Amino acid sequence: MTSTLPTVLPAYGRVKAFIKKRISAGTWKPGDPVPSESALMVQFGVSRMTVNRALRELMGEGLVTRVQGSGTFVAELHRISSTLTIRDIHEEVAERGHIHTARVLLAVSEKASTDLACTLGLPDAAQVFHTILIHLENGVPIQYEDRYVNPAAAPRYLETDFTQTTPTHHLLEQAPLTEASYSIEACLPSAQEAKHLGIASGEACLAMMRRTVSGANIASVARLVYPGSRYSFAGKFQA
Amino acid sequence: MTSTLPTVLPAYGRVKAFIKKRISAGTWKPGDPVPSESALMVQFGVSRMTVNRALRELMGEGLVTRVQGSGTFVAELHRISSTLTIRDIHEEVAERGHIHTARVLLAVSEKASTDLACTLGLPDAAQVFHTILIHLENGVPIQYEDRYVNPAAAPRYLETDFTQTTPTHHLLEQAPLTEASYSIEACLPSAQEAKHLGIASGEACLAMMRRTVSGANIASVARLVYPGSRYSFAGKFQA
DNA sequence: AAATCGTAGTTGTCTATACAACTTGTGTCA
DNA sequence: TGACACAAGTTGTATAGACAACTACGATTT
Repeated sequence: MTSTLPTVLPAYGRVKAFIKKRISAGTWKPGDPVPSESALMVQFGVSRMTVNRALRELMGEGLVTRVQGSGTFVAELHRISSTLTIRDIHEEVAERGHIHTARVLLAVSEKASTDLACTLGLPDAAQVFHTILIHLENGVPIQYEDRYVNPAAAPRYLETDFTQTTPTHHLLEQAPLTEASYSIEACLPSAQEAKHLGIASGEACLAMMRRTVSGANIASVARLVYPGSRYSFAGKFQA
Repeated sequence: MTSTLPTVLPAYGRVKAFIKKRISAGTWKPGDPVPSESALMVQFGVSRMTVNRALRELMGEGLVTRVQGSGTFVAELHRISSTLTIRDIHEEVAERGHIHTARVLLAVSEKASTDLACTLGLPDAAQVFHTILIHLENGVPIQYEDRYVNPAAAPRYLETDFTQTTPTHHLLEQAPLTEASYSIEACLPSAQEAKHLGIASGEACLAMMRRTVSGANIASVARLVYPGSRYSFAGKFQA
């Protein structure tokens, strides 16, 4: 394996690099116009399609904004965006070289409350699957997973052996994901959560609420609780 | 203002829509091959460049992977990625139609501890700027901001009136952002934090550690504490 | 002064073609 | 059997040209 970074950038990459450099150096400030496609075309001796690709990609990266008929401008960089990746916890633990195991506290079909039925887009008092699991990393509890699943999205959900396959994994296989939303907040654990996570009831926790959609169905709603002392979300942004 | 969504998608958009539909419907599963550029070219009666753009953009969106010489394949969707946007708190509050104000608890130049100097990439015991602010939304405290700034990145930092301009805003103007990293965790507030946020010392908080880089300098390190009861991070992912 | 029109400049899209770089399978040769 | 060469198929990049859609601005008209 000798492959490394390309020693010469392709033409569109050179145009991108030129512009990026001036933006990150502050030579061109937010709101400033970027040279037009035809100007860059002449400057770099490339075709307009090549310049166009460079600028289109920079727009995709959020570094410039383009207005048809007007021009290209350095974007207002007043927001730092970065990708937060939510992964299957089994994979995540495995990647750290640790052992992931799970303990099943509950796996039943039950009648949904009005609230829950509404959240899952089901008629009142419909049957839903309900599982509660504890995920452990090297034997230490790191996540309390309380999940409701729409039977229409994964009819065989309860047949799964959750000590072998995570609910996330099963759902991704059964119901192709089309949409997901989440929110992260801080909270104190309930008595049961504290007990099973092996933490004091006064210890702060991260709670993630996650809702996944598959096609026309709302597939699943989950509440994931992490001990604050053992978990954090991290991310990075690069211009 | 009558403009709405375009009634007819451009050609590359039609190709994208065709493929997206099959992926989200599960007709094509992760790992399956997507028709080749030449096949799609014939199917849609468009040029190869148009098909190429469609596939390239789908790759950028993480829906397919492409291997030169081999083909295009439906991506393994086993991770849910979404963009977490970190914004200037003033803007964020203003967008909700609320009033943002700030209270300055500290704004000084001081000698950095060994740890801090190291984090900021400065020699031991160098002078650094240190500010502590409380941000309020409609008069209610929502963020405790404890920030250290590298004087090399923003020499006039302390001259700012922080009741008018947020540190984030000043820094983005002075030091073009090239990189940022953060981590989010849950914790209990310190006595001072609890006091100024007006919460009980046992209430869980979200803490974000943020480190920003500008050019060659590490510009700033901040710890932002939010009351768990008044704040959450939310995001969304869409195929 | 206000409204209208036209034009130059800009971005958005699309085509037909070309060559380079890479992968995969097949067939040949040693 | 194994190593090698080759060819077909695929994606990556780039070009030159074309027309459409839109903006901004100045000139003209009302």
